[in-house]
Parts: sequence; structure tokens; C-alpha cells
Amino acid sequence: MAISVREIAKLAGVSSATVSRVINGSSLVTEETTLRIQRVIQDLNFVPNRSAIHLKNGKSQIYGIVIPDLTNPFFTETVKIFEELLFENEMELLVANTDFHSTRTQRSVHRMLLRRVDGVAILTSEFEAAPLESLVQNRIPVVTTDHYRTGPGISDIVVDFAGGMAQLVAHLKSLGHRKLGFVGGADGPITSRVRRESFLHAVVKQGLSSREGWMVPGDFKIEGGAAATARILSQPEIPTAVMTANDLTAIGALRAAHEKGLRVPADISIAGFDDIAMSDIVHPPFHEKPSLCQASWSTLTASK
Amino acid sequence: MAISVREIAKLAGVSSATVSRVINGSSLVTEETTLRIQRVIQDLNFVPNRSAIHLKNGKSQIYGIVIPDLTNPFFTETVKIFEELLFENEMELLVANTDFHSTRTQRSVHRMLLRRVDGVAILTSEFEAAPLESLVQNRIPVVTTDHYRTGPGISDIVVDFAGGMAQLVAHLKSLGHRKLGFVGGADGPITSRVRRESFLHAVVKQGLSSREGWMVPGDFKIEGGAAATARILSQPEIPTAVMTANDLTAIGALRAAHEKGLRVPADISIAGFDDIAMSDIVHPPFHEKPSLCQASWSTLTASK
DNA sequence: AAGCCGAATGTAGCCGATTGCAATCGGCCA
DNA sequence: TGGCCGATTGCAATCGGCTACATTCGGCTT
Repeated sequence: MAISVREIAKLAGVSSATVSRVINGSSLVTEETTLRIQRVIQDLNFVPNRSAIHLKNGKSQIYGIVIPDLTNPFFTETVKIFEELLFENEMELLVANTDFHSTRTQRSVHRMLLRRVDGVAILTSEFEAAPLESLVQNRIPVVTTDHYRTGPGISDIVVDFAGGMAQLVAHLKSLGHRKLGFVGGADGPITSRVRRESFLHAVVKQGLSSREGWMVPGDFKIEGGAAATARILSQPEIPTAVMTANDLTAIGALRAAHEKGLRVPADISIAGFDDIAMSDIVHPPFHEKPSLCQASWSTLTASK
Repeated sequence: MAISVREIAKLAGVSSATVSRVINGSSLVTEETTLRIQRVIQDLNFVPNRSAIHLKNGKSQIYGIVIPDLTNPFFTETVKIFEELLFENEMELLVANTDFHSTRTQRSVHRMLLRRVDGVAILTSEFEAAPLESLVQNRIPVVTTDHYRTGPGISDIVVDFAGGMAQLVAHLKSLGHRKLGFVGGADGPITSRVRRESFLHAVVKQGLSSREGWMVPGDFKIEGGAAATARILSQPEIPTAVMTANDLTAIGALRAAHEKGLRVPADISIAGFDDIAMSDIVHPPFHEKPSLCQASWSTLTASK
């Protein structure tokens, strides 16, 4: 139905092969023929069909990214960077949002397979092994984050939570804090456990104190952060500083503190983990506090 | 290179036609044959190539969305809704971020054409006529927002800024405000002019006052909103309320007011336009103020 | 037993762009 | 004038899945 090279060919009085050569800038075609064909292409606003190209040469020129929460600026910023990078190279990015459901991750990966993406980044940390396997079996390169598992064709990027937490806790200690709380991620994802343990380990190592009631899971979102923090703050005794699993959680914590009538950082300190741009706009602004929010990244392995 | 129906067929000892029939649930195939083929498909994790399907039946099952700012929650929330809707129907969404550059809009549209999307939503309001034309010429249904122009195959959704502003201004008047300021959008997009004029019209109609120095363009982002507001607040006389072109601008305005030592809403009122979720987290929270932030939407036309 | 019917499966060509190989043509040399 | 060369251009097959049409085969009718 749409225009094809053959139509262009007919109108320009040549064969489709020549049209294709012109499109791809082959030097074999006469200047005159080239111009004539380009004219027709212009006139008809012709654009070649990439599905056909894909079929012919095996590269879809599409990459996929699977994320848990499209409203979390951390992921949005990541998507933006990916999109920009691919845009430069005339490629596409397929974005899949899972809302933290592992079944949606599975279905998202399936969609990526259907489109024969040239590679996928999976930034959701909770999902079964099955989707990974099918990707590998179809020879699609995969990058995951905080999945703590690699293999042929699978790279894993892990955030150095242990190091980040150690820095953060040391800094708080130097500021005089002794009693620390922690609002974690959702139960389930491996990374939640890692973040929690990194915190606990750092606290113990620095000789500071925390306790069960001060370590509450959240959901990586503002609401969960606020609710969890409220639970901590409703205890008879409360910590002087609260660390969180990510920045959205910290924002929720800020709100909970406010609602309790506590001033930050006068009455209680709150520290996040991500350094998203949104950190600039909350009140009191994060940037008035020491910049503790950055985590260091390290690549575990990258295989062919 | 990857697995194809023909490979499956060979392994199952049938023809590719039969495999295709099984995949599509045709009732013509024997129970036994069906099971045998499904087994092979399972074992090899075979997934049909959608580019081939696209080529054969002419539908790409992909839709496109072009937005100016992927870090603006208003657009992120929109993208999320689109993505969810398409996900249900086994379709894909191609997201293109233009960062307010009309040349990037043009290139984004071109990418959509390359992929033969079944439809596009263009939420950037500044772009040339050329890309629209090529979409129409390729018979791709288009939806735009605030573009104030329709045609065959083109629908335009316009926000009723005039109505929203009228409501907002009336409300502020009832609260006792007489002198209003306005931080607009970036110079360029049609919608910026519309928003500014809607404000001005409402102010005049209600018999309130504003002036040139109180009406400053922003950039639809936090930074621009803050800078523009700072300019307004540096005048010898300042308004008692400031309206903004969108919510991010309002957030910037809040920050600027804070930096000037003004309390909101005690010293000055600030009103946004979008009602994004982020509005909940800024301080002082929007939701403590009368909910003026919602605009009413109306569809101009929708053509076949 | 010839003929017919319908169920199950196979054959082959198509969608649109690419590309190896073949064909054409003008020119030039012997 | 015949033959060869290089520059252009055309032909045709291919990628993977779908589907109209053809084929096969067992069973049943008369």
C-alpha cells in the first residue's frame, strides 16, 4: 500500500536495484540518474521500510530497556541518556515499564524478542531466570543491574552499595550521629536485601547503633518511603538520622518528617541514594546537605 | 541466523505452513501435530519475527510519541499511560525526546516513518509543517496537542487554557488578589503565546491588573521558571500572586520565592498548570492550596 | 469399485529492500 | 571490424512468516 522502491523505480524509469543504490549512496550510479531518482524520492516523501531492511540484513537497529518505574526520575534520566545515544546512531529504543511486577518483566522481554532487538538493558531487579534464558538462547546481548549473576552474553552492572553506605555512615558519624535508621526497598528484589545489609554492615563496623524497629522496608517510591518513615518516627525512641534505599524514598521520608513536625536537618537528618535531579526541588533541598548521595558504580563483568 | 519457522518445521517434520498455523491457533491442525510442533517451539524458545509479520501484513504494531522533555513528569506520566495501553494490545511504543529542538522533532518523525508506525502522537508544540506533511502523505494517523491546526488524518487536542485561566484568575480575585504576574513558556511555541494571552485576557476581563514587567517568558522547565520569577520579584513593586505556564515552571517559581525570602502563600501565591504528581512533594505542597491546578481538556476535531 | 468429500498438510509466491552476478553499452585498441 | 574493458544498470534470489491454492489420503456413497 505504501510506497516502495519499486514504485520509485518505475517512476524514475530504472530498476529497484538502482534506487536502492542511490538510497545507500553507492558510487556506481551516474550523477544524472542519481538526481532523477532523488527527485522522485523527494516528491513522494519516500522513506524506506526498516522492517524490510531488518529482514534482509538481520539487524533490527532497535534496543530495549526494561525499567520498574517510569515515574522515578532515576530511570527517566537513564532512559533519556539511552534514547539520546541511540538517536545519534539512527537506532530506536523500546521502553518497557513493569511497575515492579515480575510477570510484566517476563512479558516485556518477550516483546523485545518479537522485535529482535539488538540488545537489552534490564534495570528491574526482580525477575525470573526464564526471560534471561530465552534472551541468551536467541543470542541477544543483555545488560542487567544489581542482578549479581552473569554468564555468556550477560553483563551485570552493580552499584557499590557497600562502599557508598560505608562512606555515608562514616560521614554521619563524624557529624556526631550515633543512632541510625534505614528505610529500605520493597521486599523481594535482591537489591533490597543488599542495600539493607550494606547499611547494617556499615553501622556495625563503625560501632554505631540501629535496631529492628528502625529498619523498615519501603517500596522504592515516595509513598512507601513516607509510610515506612512514619513507622520509624512513631517509636518511643527515634534515630537522629535516617538513610534510605533510594532518592524517592528519601523524599517520602522528608515528607513524613515534616508531617511529624520534625525539622530537617535540625531535628533529624535524612540521606538518599541516587542523586536524581529532583533532589534539587524538594524542601529543604538536598544540596544544602553534604553531597553524600552519590554512589560509585563498578562493572562486574562484561562478556562478548 | 536466528531460528525461523522453517527450522521448526524441519525439526518437527512438517512444513512451515503448518508451523505457522499452529502459532496462529488455526483449527486445521491435528492435536498430535500441534503438540509436537509446540514442543519444538518451546525447546528452542522460538519467537516469530515481527518484522517479517509486519512486512507480510502491513501493520507494524508500533506507535510513536514525540515529546519535548522526558524529565518533565507531565510527559512521563503521559508516556506511561500510552505504554500501558499498548502493552495490553501487544503493541510497542517508540518514544522520541526532542529537548525542544524543532530539528529533533523533524528527525524523530522521520524515524517514525522508517518504522512505519501505525500512528503518532506529537506532544511538542514547536515544529515545522514538513514532518506533518510527510506523515500525512504516508497515511499515518497523527494526533497533536495545542497545534491549532487540523486536516485529514490529523487530530489536534487543545487544552482549554482560556477557560482554565479564567477560573484561576476568578478564584484569585475572590481571595482578594488584585495584582497578578505570569511566568510563561519559552518563546517560540504557539502554545506559549496562547497561554500568555489567556492569562492577559482573564486579567483584563476580571478588572485586575498586571504589567509588562510581571509577565516574563520561562522555558517550561524549573530553571527557567526560577529565573523568570526572580526577575519579576526583583522589581520595585511585585504582584501578590504569580501564575505559571506549567507545573515545572511553578516549582521554579516556588524556589525563586524562597530564595527571595518570601513565604508561600503568606507573602505571595503561586499557581501552576498541569497537576503533575510531583506537585505533592514540593514544599510548601500544592495540595495545601485550593486545587486550581487542573485544566480542562477538550478535543477540537478527530478525523478518520 | 469408481467417484467424491473433507480433513490435514504441503507448495510456492508475496511483502520491501538488498546484493551477487549477469547483461548492456560505448569506447578503444589491434 | 572484432574483441575486450570498464562503467552502469538490470535480474533474480533472499530474509521470515503468511496464505491462496494444490495435493494427498482415508472413508463413504451408490
